[in-house]
Formats: sequence, structure tokens, C-alpha cells
Amino acid sequence: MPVTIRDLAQQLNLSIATVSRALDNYSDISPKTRQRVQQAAQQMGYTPNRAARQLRRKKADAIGYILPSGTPRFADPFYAEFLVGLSDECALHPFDLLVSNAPPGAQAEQDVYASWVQSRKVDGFVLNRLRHDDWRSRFLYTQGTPFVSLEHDYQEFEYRSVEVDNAGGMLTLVQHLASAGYRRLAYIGGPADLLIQRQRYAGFCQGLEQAGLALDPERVLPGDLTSEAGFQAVKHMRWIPDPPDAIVCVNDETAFGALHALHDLGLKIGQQVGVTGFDGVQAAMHTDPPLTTLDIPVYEIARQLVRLLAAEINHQPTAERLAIQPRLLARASTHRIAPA
Amino acid sequence: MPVTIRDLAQQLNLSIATVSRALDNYSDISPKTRQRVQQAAQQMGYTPNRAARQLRRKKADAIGYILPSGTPRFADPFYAEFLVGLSDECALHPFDLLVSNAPPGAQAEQDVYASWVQSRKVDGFVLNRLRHDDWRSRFLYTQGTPFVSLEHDYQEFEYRSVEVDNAGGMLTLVQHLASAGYRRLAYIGGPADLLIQRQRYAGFCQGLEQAGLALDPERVLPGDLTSEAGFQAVKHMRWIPDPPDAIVCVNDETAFGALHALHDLGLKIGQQVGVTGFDGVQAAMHTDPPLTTLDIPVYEIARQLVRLLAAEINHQPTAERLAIQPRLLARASTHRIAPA
DNA sequence: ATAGAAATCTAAAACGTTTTAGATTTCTAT
DNA sequence: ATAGAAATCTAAAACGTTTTAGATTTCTAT
Repeated sequence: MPVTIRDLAQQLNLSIATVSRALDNYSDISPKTRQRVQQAAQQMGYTPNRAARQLRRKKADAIGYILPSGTPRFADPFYAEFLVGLSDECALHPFDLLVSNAPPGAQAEQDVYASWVQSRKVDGFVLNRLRHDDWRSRFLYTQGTPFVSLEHDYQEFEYRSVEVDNAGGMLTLVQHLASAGYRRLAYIGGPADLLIQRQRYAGFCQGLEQAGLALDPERVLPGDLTSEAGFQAVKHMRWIPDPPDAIVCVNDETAFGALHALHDLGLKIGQQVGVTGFDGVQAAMHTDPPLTTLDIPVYEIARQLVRLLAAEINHQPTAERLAIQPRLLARASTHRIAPA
Repeated sequence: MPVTIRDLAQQLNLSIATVSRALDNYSDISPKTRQRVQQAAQQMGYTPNRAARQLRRKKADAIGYILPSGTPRFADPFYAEFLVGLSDECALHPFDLLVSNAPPGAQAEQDVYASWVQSRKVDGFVLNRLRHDDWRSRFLYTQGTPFVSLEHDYQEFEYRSVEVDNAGGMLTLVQHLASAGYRRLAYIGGPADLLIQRQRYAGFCQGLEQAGLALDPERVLPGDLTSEAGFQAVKHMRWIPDPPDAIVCVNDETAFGALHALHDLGLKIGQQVGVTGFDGVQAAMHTDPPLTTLDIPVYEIARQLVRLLAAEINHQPTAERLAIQPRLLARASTHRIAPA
């Protein structure tokens, strides 16, 4: 049976009101009492009952993050880093971090968000893997519930976000490939409604154009961000008339699968065929050969998102939208120098 | 302003007591009213205020998991998989999953656990990376707070846990190495108080003994579960009198660093020197060469832990302790067949 | 010593539920 | 029609805080 404010008040011969205000450093409490109260609280190990406080204060001091479930994420170190970032930053404010999951785009996802808003479980949400015209941002906006998002979908309203320059990063990457001598670039993408897919693919196309390289539709293949998808896509590309000499993948996971398939085919990676990823996960350093990729500071982004959300919740001014520039990590998987 | 039970009662011309009981399927509510209430609730989007319910029911319907902070975890995909498992299983019960972090072993860690217990934030805890004589299990036990743990430290009380047969796994691994022809095995470990370190190292020693191989103390090096530690340890081993022909690492992360260092040294991995990990993370499949490791079903373990915890919280009977057998994934990093 | 101001404390209401104990309504058997 | 039982509903208390509005105490200046 945890100690309540009533126990504390009784012990000190004070009203619970005084105890409450002393702990909250109200100025109408004499320094002597304040100290007596705080010391007793410390010593009796008093921590306010969270539910009671939430109920009375009408805020949860918690934020929510809902993982996409049903999708293959085990492999994706992105989420570990992201969650740790959220959790670290939450601890500073402090917020509790409530984590759940829901299948993206399904009715169940809507139910989770709706019930969390209605039950006042959290004061705000962090979104990521935003989709085009994402109902989540629209819903939260109409509910007046604070939220921030990794990626920003242009809608008729504003919200705070962190935005990776996906298109710009891709452009740089394609330039790198072109100047290393690769000419017939392929692209293995992700789900079509994901903003990262749209933006990265757009950057890819733009890059080809700038480099004066052809965009062969046969060399553009769909995927789902998994290494399995990368594997299958490469296996499939053997059969197309004009096979690629470089394979640009929407993310590192996809690239891992592509590397595997190319090994199976007995190709010299880096020489005969280049491979690139996107995200800069640690594992990309250890592949055979090490993977050229665009590094984004996932941990730092997660922390920034929480900071933005805290500002939103507390009605403090901040930058509305933060831009992040991915950094090219050129490694052995794109080593060819001479043109084909 | 979310809809409350009062709004609902007013709308339906019923008392809030009736509404509450109808929603909870009490038997003293007529079927007609019950249906009317449930339908109205659905339609008005009523979800009970979480704080009020928690306060009244004296339970949180939430469980807590506290990440070790301050340690280098960004790289470790273990946590992504573990968290996703926790979250998936929590959604089924349903529990909220509260995530925070604290530096392991420090006073701050104690404060977090104590305040979560006292504030009734959660109904129970999931522990992992248990340490020898871990104060967390002792503390929670004396508080009467439900908890479960990955790994089990033998104390004078019992608790539910999932236990990986770390020693047995290592034994198998050493046998595998011995029969592949490796003779001078090294071990790169983790923090000495971690149970996984103790158990895995014990298995290593036992394996050497069974195989009739010498245990050279110079070939046993400390680490901290990071790839950096693996890298440094290997670099250091160049200077010892009788260098190893196989390097057994306490986990995959450490092995990644070891691989790197060996590449730097220009050694033929698999032939001149074997390398092994432990955990079976996805990335181990993609290294150069693919890494021999012991696979443990982290996702499934996390789900089991939540199930055990749910049973504990609801005073239901279950198995107290589940045993998990790691599975040897023999890959090219330990390919030598002929004895040295 | 005392009025008034300043400093310090507190009673009571409220947050939104659930639950207890009992009230009211409906049904059944005569 | 009616007593008693069964079915259905509800008033009020309670969970543990915070906050409002006002009460009490202490201090200051005469």
C-alpha cells in the first residue's frame, strides 16, 4: 500500500492542501514548512499517484508512439534506434512513453488512435513512416491533439515535423554512382504511398536526368522495405533485356537482400554491379562488401521529434519544421571508377 | 472535450451507474438497456477516461520496461525485436506498454523503479539483462510488485522467467569449433556481472574442457557487448604469445567488431581464423563472411515474458520458468574442416 | 495594545470512473 | 388484486490528487 498525500499530511500535522502546494513549490508556503514537507516526502518515499494527478490536472504527461504492426520489422534496426531516442528524450521532460502497435492503414489503426485520444491516455503523438495524405495527421489535427511527424505531408494545415531531404540525398547518391562510372541504374522501392518511397524515387529520377542517364521502367521494381523484397527483385532483374550495372535501394534492408542475391549470382559487387542503401544503419558497415548508403541520424531525429512535441504540448514557440540532410557514406559496394 | 460517462447517461436517460455496469456486462442490467448503452457508446465514441478508471480500479492495466540507458545500444537490434515483441503481446491483453530508461546499476535506476511502483504507473515489470544478485528482482519482490525476467538469478525467492540455455548453447558452439578443427579458442566477453556473460563464459570453459582444449587466460578478454569492444580486443590479441585460431564472442555485436579488425589484419576469416557470435540477429546473415552464431527467438521470448507477467498479475497459474534452447547457425565464418 | 496588511494555511469541491448497498420496478403465483 | 420474489436500476461514496476561495495567523506601524 503506497504512501498517499494523506499519510504525509497526517504525519506532519498539516492539511493535504498544504502538502500538495509545498511539494509544488507554491510561494504561499513558508520556507520552513516547505522544507519539512519535502524532506518527509523524500524520506517516506512519497510519489504522487499518477492516475489521480492525471485525472485532476487533465493531462497525462505521456506521449504515444504506435509501431506499424503486421509489417516485417524485426530486421529493421531503425526502430530500435528510434525508440531509444524517443525514450531518452522523454525521460528529460519528463514524459512517459506509451508504445503500442497497429497495422498501418487499417481500421484497427484508426481505433487505436481514436481510443487513445478519447481516453486521454497521452498528451500527444509521434508519427513516422508518414503516408501520402495520411489520415493520422488529419485526424489528430481535427481532434486538436498535438502531434509531430517524421516526414511532412503537405496538407491544408500545418504541424511540426522533422524532414529528411530524401530527394536531395538520392540526387547526391545518383551523382556519386554516375561519376563512379555506373550507367544503367535500377531502383528497388517500397510501398507506393509511403512518403519516403515517393521522395526517394523522385530524387532518383531527378538524378538520372541531371546525369543524362536513361530511366528504364523495366529496371524500376516494387518492394516492401524488407531484405526479402530486395532479394527477389534482383533475382527477377536477371531476366530483363538490359540488366542494370547498379542497384539503388530505397533502404538498407532492401539492399541487404540485393547483396545476397548478387552473391548467389556470382557477381563481383562494386565492380560488375554497384549497390546502395539508405538509412545508414550500423549493419551496413559490416556487409560484404561494406554498403554505400545515405546516413540519417535516427536517434537524434527521434529526440528532436519529442522536443518539438513537448513545445507543441506546452504551447511554446519552436521551429515548426526541421530539415535534415542525409550524409553520403561511399563504401566498397560502389567502387568502380572507370566507365563501363 | 472527450465524451464522459455522464454525457452518455444523460443522453440515454440513465444513471451513470447503469451505464458503467452495462458497458461492463453486469448481469443485473436488462439486455435491452445493455444494448442501448453499448450502441450509444460506440456511436458517441466513448472510451472511459483512463486515469479515472485506473484511480478507481486501483490498477494501471499497463506494464513497464526500462531500457538500460547510457550504454551503447543503438547498434543492437536485440532491443528492436524485443520491444516489438513486448508491444505486440501487450496489445492482446490489453496492456499499455510504458517504456523508459535508466543507467544500469546506478542510483537513478533505483529511483525510476521506486517511483513507478509508488506512483502505481504500472502493474508489473519486465526485466532483462539481469545481473548477478540483481537488486531489481529483490526490490520488486519485497515490494510485492509483479515482474518477470529474461534470465533468472537464483535467489531465496521465486519468480517467473524465461531462461535461455546460454551455457548449453556455448557448449554446442565450442564442440562445433573443435570438430571443425579450431584449437586455440579465444573469448571476448561482456560486463562481468551480467548473467549472460557468466553463463556463456561458463559454457565456453566447459566446452573447452570437454573437447580437451586448453583455456589460455591470455585469450580471454573483457568487453561491453559493443562492436567497438570486439574490434579492440582483436587488435590487442595480435600481441599475445600464442594467438587464437578462433574467436568466440559473447554476442553478435562484439563479433561484428571482431570481423572488422580481422579484415584489417588481412586474415582469411573462416580459414585462418574462425569467428562466432551469439543472438542470431538478422545482420549476422549479411556479414563478410556470414557469421556463425547461436540463434535465440528474441521476439517470441518477449511475447512469452508478457504472457507470464499477465498471468502473474492476474494470479493465474502458468509455468514458472520457461527454458529456451539456442539454435546453432553454422555459417562460413567457421568453415575450416582440417585441423590446424 | 491594535488595525490593517502580509504571510501562511486549509476546507471543500472537483476530475471521471467503479462499486456498494439499497431502492424501485416488474413478474409470478395465488 | 396482491404479496413476495426476481429483475433491474441508482444514489452516494470512494479512489488520490490539485485548486479555488477564503480562513487564520503573524507581522508592521502606529
